[in-house]
Amino acid sequence: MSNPNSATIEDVARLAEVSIATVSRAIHSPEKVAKSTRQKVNQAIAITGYTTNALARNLRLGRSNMILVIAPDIGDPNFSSILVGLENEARARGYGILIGHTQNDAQLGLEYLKFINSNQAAGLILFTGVLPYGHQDMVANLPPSVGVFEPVFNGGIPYVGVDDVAGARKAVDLLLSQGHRRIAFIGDARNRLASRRRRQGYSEGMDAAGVPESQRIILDGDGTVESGRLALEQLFMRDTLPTAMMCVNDLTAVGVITGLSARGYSVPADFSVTGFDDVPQAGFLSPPLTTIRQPRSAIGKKAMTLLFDLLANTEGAETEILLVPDLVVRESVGPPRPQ
Amino acid sequence: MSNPNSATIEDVARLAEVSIATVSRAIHSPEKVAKSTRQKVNQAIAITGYTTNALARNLRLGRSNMILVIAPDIGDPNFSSILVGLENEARARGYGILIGHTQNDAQLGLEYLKFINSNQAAGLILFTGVLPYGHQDMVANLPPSVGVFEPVFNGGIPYVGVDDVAGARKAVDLLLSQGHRRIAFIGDARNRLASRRRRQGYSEGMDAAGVPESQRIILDGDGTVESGRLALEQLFMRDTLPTAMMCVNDLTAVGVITGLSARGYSVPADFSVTGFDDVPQAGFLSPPLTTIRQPRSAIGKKAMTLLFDLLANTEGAETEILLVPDLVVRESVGPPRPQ
DNA sequence: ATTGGCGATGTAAAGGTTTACATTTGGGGA
DNA sequence: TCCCCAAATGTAAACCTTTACATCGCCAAT
Repeated sequence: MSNPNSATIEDVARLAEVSIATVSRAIHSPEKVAKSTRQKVNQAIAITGYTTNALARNLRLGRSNMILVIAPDIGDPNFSSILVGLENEARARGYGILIGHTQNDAQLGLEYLKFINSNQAAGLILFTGVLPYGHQDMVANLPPSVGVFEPVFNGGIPYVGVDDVAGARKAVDLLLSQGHRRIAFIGDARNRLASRRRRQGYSEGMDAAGVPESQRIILDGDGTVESGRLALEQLFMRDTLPTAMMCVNDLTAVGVITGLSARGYSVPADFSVTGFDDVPQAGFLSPPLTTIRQPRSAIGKKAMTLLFDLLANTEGAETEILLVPDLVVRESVGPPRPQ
Repeated sequence: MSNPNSATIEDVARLAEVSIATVSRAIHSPEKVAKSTRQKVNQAIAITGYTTNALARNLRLGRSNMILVIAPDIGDPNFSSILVGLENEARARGYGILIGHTQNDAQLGLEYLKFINSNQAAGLILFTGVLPYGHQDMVANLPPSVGVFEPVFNGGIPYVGVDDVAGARKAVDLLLSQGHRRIAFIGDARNRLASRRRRQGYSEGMDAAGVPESQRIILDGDGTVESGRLALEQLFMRDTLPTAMMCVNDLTAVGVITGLSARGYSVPADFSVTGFDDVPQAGFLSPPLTTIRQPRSAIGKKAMTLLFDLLANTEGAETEILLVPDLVVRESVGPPRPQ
């Protein structure tokens, strides 16, 4: 027993000279017990230092006051900011957060799902786009769940993410407004959905500005710093260079900027660069990166709220909630160098 | 019930035509049941998809399979890397991690301690140097606990941290080896213990190198970027400038570097600067910061291991474990400019 | 003076385990 | 053949709650 001398409801009942049922009622539905008894009970609680045993309570009630959060990498700063939003919302409702770190390992994912099958979690927040395969029975009777960032591939689970199209549109519109026309988009083949949507925002912006297809350049990397550098090399093998690079994410932008400095170019004097995500180091790059900020804490909050909606009534769940991210203007964008 | 159609031990027993006691034994002490029955039971488990209800089990056993982790800021990247270490170690032992985010609010801290009093956590990891005041009874019967980073002020609780003296010594020795003699130390008045220890490392290094007291400069900030800038201003009001600034942490170093660039100086050509912590952006500063890396994941791992030692046998707990951090050489240190 | 009804309280079952203790079974030694 | 013992299994209590149902007392209405 973690708390060997902790009082039980029976101790309280004895001290207050009532039955345990009355004590339970005095705590959870005080309107059902007479004022005088309520006082006696409260006094007894104060004296004994009683706290109700959540294990017993949850067992009896057939539920749990925990939400399981499964993420591939809990060390990722993106993750931790979202965690804050999740946590606040859960605590406000008396729930605790249980975290699982899958390291992209399906076996570990399964291991964590056991917390669910053992009735230790009432709901599930998934940061990973795929539910662990293999134990279909486990997956079959999942509690209310919501995905974060990406829709869950094989779950038919509602999710909360960011409006990539709108975000990308803000970036491309900024570049266009500075006078850029020849803008390259560097995507991420590994993060298909987000990359496709951001590219769509790019295309819509270019369409709206009437930039002909011939002036558009679209490349694909894999979302890493290195792939940004590689994409830049590809660009420099072309006849005509773009005047701005719109990157699918900040890491790619770091690679591009590094590559440009290595070639002796200056950002934004020679080329403008934008990112997406607003990673912690974005403001410390030289130049500080103009990017799209993920509304991380808001996403967490929204996801948890949605989960509790689901917990309350299974029906009527929205299936996709997209939050519009903000543009963060720093110093990596300027007007194109006059030809 | 989160999992409405989940099988109970009784279902398994019925199917295997044994008593529930036998099922329980087949699972948790298989050597006590005949091979043939064991097989029948396993088969029944496979068919029903039974998983033991952890709530009921823990209730009966009077313990929990959760560790509560309380931190002032779970969004802090420092925190999340430690979390990884904690998590790995806990999962390996079949424990889950419950996180609490106090936001430096004692009331919230107390709220989380309730998870303990309600028997939902078997152990406690504290990232905060102070236990919530007020409910002495709660604090009185705390489960096995360990602090991380700082000793817990009012708990007499063992802790795992970093050897600040040794770390600071590595930084000052690097500066000395480059030829610096006039080295300023900028401390943090708000983080007393760490600051004092790092300063001690500084002093020991200077002593060992035979640098007279007269050439040492010691200032105090409050650990923020802004305070680094302020400290720099103070330095520039002096008659003689140092050739290197050793900062109590990376944020202070950022302030110092920013201030130096603003004054038109170059790092490390004009002045060398070191930090401490190795925050995520340290490698992206210009110049990339030479600093001392906190062994975050190792700290988490060690803390959790220590906690399980405590859980196993209350006696013989080490009271302070300090891990020696590594020097990360980047580009903010060079030889002093010849006079 | 009865009776009906209602508010307050008590009794006991149920939730799913684990395990001390009791019982059964089977085999080996006499 | 009988008895004893050990191994295997079963029975039931306990862990701590919550809550349906039963009971009790009391007041108001008849």
